[in-house]
Amino acid sequence: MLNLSKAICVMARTKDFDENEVLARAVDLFWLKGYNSTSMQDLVDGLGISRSSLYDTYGDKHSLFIKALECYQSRASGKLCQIGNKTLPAKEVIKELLEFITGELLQDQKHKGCFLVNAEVEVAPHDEEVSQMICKNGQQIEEAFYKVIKKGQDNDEITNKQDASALARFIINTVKGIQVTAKSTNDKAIFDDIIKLAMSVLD
Amino acid sequence: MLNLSKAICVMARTKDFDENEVLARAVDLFWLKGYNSTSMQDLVDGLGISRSSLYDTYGDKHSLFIKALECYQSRASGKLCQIGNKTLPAKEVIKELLEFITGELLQDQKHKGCFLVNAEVEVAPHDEEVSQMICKNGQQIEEAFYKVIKKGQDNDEITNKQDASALARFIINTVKGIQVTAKSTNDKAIFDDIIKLAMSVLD
DNA sequence: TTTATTTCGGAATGATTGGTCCGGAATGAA
DNA sequence: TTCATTCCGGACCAATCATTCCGAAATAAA
Repeated sequence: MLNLSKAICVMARTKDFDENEVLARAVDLFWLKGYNSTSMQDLVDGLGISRSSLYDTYGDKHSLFIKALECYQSRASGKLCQIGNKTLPAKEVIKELLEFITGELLQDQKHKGCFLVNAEVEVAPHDEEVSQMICKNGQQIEEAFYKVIKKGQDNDEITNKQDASALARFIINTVKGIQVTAKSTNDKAIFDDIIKLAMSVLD
Repeated sequence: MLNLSKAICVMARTKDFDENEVLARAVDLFWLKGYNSTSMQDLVDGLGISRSSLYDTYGDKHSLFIKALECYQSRASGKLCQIGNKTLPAKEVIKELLEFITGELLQDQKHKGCFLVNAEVEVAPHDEEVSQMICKNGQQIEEAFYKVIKKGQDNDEITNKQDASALARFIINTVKGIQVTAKSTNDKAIFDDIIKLAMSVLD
């Protein structure tokens, strides 16, 4: 209704803020503290817009969380695709991905981990919408890893003794583990050990 | 102060409930909904004791959470030791552990995952006490896996090409990944793939 | 400039939060 | 039975929660 009149009729006052810029800030807040312990007051303070602008623009807390998760997701998969599309041997691509991810995790003093993993643990089991987002995202990531691995197998860069989709699932699982472990440690040696051994499965 | 007088002087009315039994129920509640979205009211309702009994016996919410986490931890490590102490080839022990853990995860319709992992993700980054519990527990588990693996290496059941502590870290990381993945799926095939490949690192 | 419309700051909402308190019931020791 | 002590149901508290609402300011089209 409102959107209809908005589209047909005149535009009045314009927003004082950039919608995406503020959403990016919401990502950071939810990412840092999670869904339940980020209050609307935290958001009002952190986003720099008023309560009513917040509700007018993004709907209620839950719908803002969904938007933030979507924003993070597309940002993250963008970065991963960037590495995935490099013209490198498949094994190098996987290794670079793992090292990129752990590098980012270790760099973060706040131990935010991965927003998607955090959401998967904290909210997915009680929230059908989030759960489905996570699942869909998981399938996309599995597909992306599968392609890289399959190509590697065709070029004999990666072992053909194992199923490509099993290898994809295994690598993704390793990443998830790393993202949890990073929540309470920043000992690089641990991650180096894990990556080295996970990579050995591809041989 | 209170404990002192309690020890020296007479005992009066006894508690109407079993302290450990109620604590076990608290574990289930926190395990299911996490710290932040389990309210004291939820606990009062779920534990079946009154608000004042709750505070008298376990202190405030945070201290009850710590006690619940400790309870879960000792229960879990008990079960793991039970398997770890079996007189089986080391590789079989690891495999049985992985299968036991995934079996329990898959059996749980509520997708509670692992309480320790949930806490590591949800609370550890903002809670020094929980963070240290998680770290200490992680070291103990690493030590336990290390021993099993080391023994396996000495018997040539497990590859000597890799460092035993690296292998321990790797296996634990795989378990953590599985515990996250189980939060939003119960497709056994995924876990079978992961376990098979993780086990292959020990060859 | 007028007018219709939107934005937005901040007050106000009722519900829920974690935590305290009181008074009667229960209970072990004397 | 008395008495000192503890237990516990439930009322109560201030603070915080997510959300709504109102009126003034802003703005694009007429």
